[in-house]
Amino acid sequence: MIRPTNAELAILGVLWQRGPSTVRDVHDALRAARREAVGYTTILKLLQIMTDKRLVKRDARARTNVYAAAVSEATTRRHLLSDLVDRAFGGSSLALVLQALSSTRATPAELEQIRRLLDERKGDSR
Amino acid sequence: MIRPTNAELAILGVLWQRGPSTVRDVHDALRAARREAVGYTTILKLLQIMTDKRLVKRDARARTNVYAAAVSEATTRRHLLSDLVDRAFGGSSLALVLQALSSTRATPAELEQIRRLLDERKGDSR
DNA sequence: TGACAAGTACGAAAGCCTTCGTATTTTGGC
DNA sequence: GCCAAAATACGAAGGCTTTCGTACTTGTCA
Repeated sequence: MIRPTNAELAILGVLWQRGPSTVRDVHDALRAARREAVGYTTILKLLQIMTDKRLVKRDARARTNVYAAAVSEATTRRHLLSDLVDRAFGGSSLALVLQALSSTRATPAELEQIRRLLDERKGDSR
Repeated sequence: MIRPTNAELAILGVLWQRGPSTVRDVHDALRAARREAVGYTTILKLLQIMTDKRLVKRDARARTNVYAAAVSEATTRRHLLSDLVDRAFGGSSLALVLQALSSTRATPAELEQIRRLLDERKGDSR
């Protein structure tokens, strides 16, 4: 099961965006993006834990290790979404979609984008 | 911020479905619905904690207290959803909706339901 | 009225997440 | 070859969630 915690998601976010990165890369990226930064060794520790959990892969050939996401963004999002569906929407994806749609701020262009996706899926029960 | 934990959500689920309930009611309902049950005092403790957090309201007039959800299902779902949007979808509700739509198993009738909702919101940027 | 059943209160333990400090290792340059 | 700088390893603390045992309270009814 792929269900990264909050801090793990933040790190994965960096890896998805930057590609394979060192601890320092991740640390710097997060410091740039956040109000208050977290210690260098915190990032290191998290990456070690994430390596154990197989959320990232570590390339230790060089002295300075390079970490890469081992799970894709899309897959992770899918898992988190399905987890939420189970926990809070009685297992109904439809309920989640409807709720999301009705409380989201969408521009006409975005609504159109959704409509196109619906069209593609017309009559397809995948 | 309304962000019930897992166990809390399970209890809220019972309260939303049954209405105001005693500890025993909740305990029985969960035992019926679950593979393996949790102790009576666990439910009691959780309800006490949830009372502190203002997730439920306690009516202590009778000897046997009656608990009622203090947050609505829709509101809770909205909060959880927006939390997930922030944590995993870069703040984009649209991304979440698209992801949910593309990985959900929807029947044509359900797709139609979504389409109707879209029609209602046409040109409305709420 | 007194004992028992049912309810409530509360402390504590186990497990996870996040954080960091400290110790150890490595390496590049002088 | 040696040292300082940078990196890694590791333990541990604090906080939160979930669980439960035990102690205390209260009402009922024989």
